[in-house]
Amino acid sequence: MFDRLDARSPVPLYDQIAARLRAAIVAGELAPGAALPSVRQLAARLRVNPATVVQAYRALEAEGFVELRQGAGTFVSAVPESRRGRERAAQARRLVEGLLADAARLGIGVDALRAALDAAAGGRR
Amino acid sequence: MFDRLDARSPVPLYDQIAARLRAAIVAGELAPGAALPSVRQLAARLRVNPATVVQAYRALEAEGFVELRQGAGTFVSAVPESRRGRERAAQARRLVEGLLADAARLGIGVDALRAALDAAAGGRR
DNA sequence: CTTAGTGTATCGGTACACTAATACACTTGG
DNA sequence: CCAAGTGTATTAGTGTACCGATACACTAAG
Repeated sequence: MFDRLDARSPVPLYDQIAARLRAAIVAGELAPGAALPSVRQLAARLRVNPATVVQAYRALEAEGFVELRQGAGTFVSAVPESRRGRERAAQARRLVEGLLADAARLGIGVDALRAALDAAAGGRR
Repeated sequence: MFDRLDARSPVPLYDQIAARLRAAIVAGELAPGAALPSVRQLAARLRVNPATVVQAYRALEAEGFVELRQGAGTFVSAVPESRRGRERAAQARRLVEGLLADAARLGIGVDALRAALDAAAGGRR
């Protein structure tokens, strides 16, 4: 899961790290209660500063995915599926609102966006 | 059309300027061939640096909406409706691709996005 | 030709995000 | 109790976007 990061990507390192972990948690690969690698361990493996890993962990904490316990480690949180669903819906709404704002500045309507989404979504669900 | 800019907005000044002009052009308020205010004129009116207006004009130029002629002025481009339609579709595609990338990092699927889009679009077309 | 007006080009200051470095405080197992 | 391992907190360095200032090059009207 932690092969390599792309240092030249415009996506920040901490964001890349968070994205991988989030995906793993959402997919159930990391069960609630499971311990994540320690900040230093993961930092060493990814050739990155520990503070960067911390930033990723903090982001996941703010989203309710993990819990950081000083002196102990970082662990996957147990989140009720209902709450998780609401969270996802809220995040999706935020994303879409941003999209609509950008589109409005470009003079692009909702219909065009829907068409583009259908086209881009293609095979995916 | 050029009453005031919001200096405290997270949206850059040049982007606010470009958005207004783009909207005016798309709406047909500025016909092809029409001259935009000169860089200095608009800058003075908006209490902004000329370079900031230039940045807005350049953005519009990159999108094919206007043409900058040194020594002469800046003019609205005549773009065939077919090409404009393709441009908008391309822009919509770029926006949606960005959205999908963001959503993927958050573990959000296309279906949730579509639902959010439908909800947010509500009254709009 | 001259000149006033246009866009062009480059540089500097500022603010902010990102990453790293380093010292600190807590927890746990022996 | 204490040592090793964990997260915490603060600070500094780096890059980049944004905006302004200023000097330059071109165009067109008189």
